[in-house]
Amino acid sequence: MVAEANDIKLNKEKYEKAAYILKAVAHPTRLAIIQLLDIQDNLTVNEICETLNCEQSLISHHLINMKLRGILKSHKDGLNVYYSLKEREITKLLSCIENCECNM
Amino acid sequence: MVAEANDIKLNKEKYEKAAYILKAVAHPTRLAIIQLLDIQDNLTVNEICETLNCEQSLISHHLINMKLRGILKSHKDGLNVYYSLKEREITKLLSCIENCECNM
DNA sequence: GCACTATATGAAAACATTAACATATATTTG
DNA sequence: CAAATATATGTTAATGTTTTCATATAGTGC
Repeated sequence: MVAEANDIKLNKEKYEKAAYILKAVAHPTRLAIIQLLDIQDNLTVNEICETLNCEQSLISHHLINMKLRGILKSHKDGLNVYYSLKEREITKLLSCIENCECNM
Repeated sequence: MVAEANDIKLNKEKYEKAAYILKAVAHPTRLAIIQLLDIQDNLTVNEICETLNCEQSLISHHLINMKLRGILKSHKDGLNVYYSLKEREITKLLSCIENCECNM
């Protein structure tokens, strides 16, 4: 076994963190939210709900989840809360998957 | 709303497929398997178990799962089954996540 | 064919995520 | 301050994933 392969198990924490972020992205609705915010930054919860045709509290849960994981950020203005991508890098995951010839 | 944003909901199937692949990757052990096979192609189930210090049947479930989703391929030689990456592209997901400043 | 090894399979238990619903909170406006 | 609106929160039910364990299958060498 090469030296590098031995190190794999030592990176346990690294894989746990990466899986934690990937899990936040690995959901159709959350992927749609990410793509939507990539096209049009700074949308309110309602705008996202309407565009994705999805219930408010469900979208809210998804948004808060992604914010917690550092993928999104938000700011409040009056009644509205505007969400946007905190990590634009994250959109590359989608293109990466699209370039992939696995069972898509 | 810009035209593109309207298309988002039409891509439902695209997001479902992408999420399906991302889910297969979003697990610490499966990430470790992918990285291991990136470093050292064509490993037996046992070699993977030993390197990752993980039970045989659990690794087998993970491998079969990833094979099913087109991420891995395998060939049998005698008693051994050798697994390798079918989609090297998939390793880019990890580097993508690593470049990301989200809560890793 | 028997013992051995490597891998796969199946089912159940343990655990985690998602969706749905009801309701709370905060802000604005009249 | 009451009504209306936007968003968040909490709880539960439904669903899905992961782990474990027991066992099956398939190949090798005697």
